[in-house]
Amino acid sequence: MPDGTPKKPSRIQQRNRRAILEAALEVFSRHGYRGATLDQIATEAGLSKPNLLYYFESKENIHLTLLNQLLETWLDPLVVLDAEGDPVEEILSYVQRKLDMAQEFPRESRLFANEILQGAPRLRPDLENDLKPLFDQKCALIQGWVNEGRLPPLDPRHLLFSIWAATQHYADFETQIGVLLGPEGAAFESAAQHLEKMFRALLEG
Amino acid sequence: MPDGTPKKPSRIQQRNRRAILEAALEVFSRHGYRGATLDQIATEAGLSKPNLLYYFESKENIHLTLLNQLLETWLDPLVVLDAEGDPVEEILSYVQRKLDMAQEFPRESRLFANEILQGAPRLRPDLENDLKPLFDQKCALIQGWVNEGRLPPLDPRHLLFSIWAATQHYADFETQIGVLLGPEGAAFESAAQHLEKMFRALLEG
DNA sequence: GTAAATTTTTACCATTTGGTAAAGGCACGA
DNA sequence: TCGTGCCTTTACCAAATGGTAAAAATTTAC
Repeated sequence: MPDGTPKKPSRIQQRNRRAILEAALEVFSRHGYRGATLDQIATEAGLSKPNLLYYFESKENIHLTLLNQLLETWLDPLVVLDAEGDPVEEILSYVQRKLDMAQEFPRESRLFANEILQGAPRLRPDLENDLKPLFDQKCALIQGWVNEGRLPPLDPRHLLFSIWAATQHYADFETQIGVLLGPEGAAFESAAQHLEKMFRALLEG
Repeated sequence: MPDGTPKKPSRIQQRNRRAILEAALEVFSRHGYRGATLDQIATEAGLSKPNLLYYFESKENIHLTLLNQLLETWLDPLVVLDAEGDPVEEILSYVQRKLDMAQEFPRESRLFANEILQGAPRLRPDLENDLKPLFDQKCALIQGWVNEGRLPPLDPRHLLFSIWAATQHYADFETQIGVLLGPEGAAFESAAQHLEKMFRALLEG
């Protein structure tokens, strides 16, 4: 019987695909798409290059797989922003969630940054189809809070940009921050305090 | 007579070196060091690849030349931060200068971002020798203002990080912003207002 | 105008890159 | 134990890459 479902992956399949994606994340997030090589990814994954290409049909395919996985995780903290909650606390806890993500998933943050820096050649459709509607919806929500007088006048679009910029900075510019704060900078704890202070000042007018 | 000074460059030298650096800035800022190719740079500069290598001894050499030029320009707005001025106005005009730079030199911003993302393999010495002392000095200045009660309590290091992040974001994530605001977003005007509002709220306690 | 110096082109080269073909190894149910 | 299907390796390939040698063209200085 002809069957659309691709039979479930074996344990080896699962293990190797995971190892490849893990290695590819490491390499792509550091060097960008064009700067990464299959040999590097294969070595990092502990496989030969042809073996790697047994699991993914091409370099681009690996990259796309990573990007698609990424966007979902990436947007999740924003999805959670709740129209029913207290405006200030909702936004402040969004800031905290974004900072947590930067700390926990710095490679994902850099993968995203690299892709955008290069003009989003592979991610643009997802930006338009997934990010844009979510962005518009949450901007409308925040604008509503402003109109009701529950937040001071501010531009929701730039508020979100500032939140993204300030939080992702700790992942994307980790190297610079390491130089400036010293190797044991404990950047994230003090960052959390600073960001809470800054955005609270803005949001409490 | 033996002479250390390399005789002054001809008009052709000047023109071609400029064209090469201009082209290289375009390419390196989009694709990062490893993702850029000499052929691409040569084509963009309107030269053949061997001709390009007549003016610069290697790919790395071009990149280093760009990075060294960059850091000076890049740090200048911070150098200007004046101990004699009013703290709030000094910092707010620093924010404005950084935003102007992001608008006027987005490629330089992306070149820098790319280098840091990749772990600053070529820029690290300059970060340690030039950026770090300046950073420490200006942090001390701001901390002094805090201690005198002329600014509310805040962490100068993270204040600077937030300023860098929020301003450079408009250059580095231009693609994303273009998608979200639409092609004619006039991002920089509204960004200036937002950033002034945000940092003023923080600095005026 | 001509010789010397500078600039550009042509023709290469070794290495690296993304990718393929096909044979060999291996596991596992009958 | 044997064959069948999954996995891995070996041996390649064509194109692209950073870079060089040396001849040809052009500019500059006198």
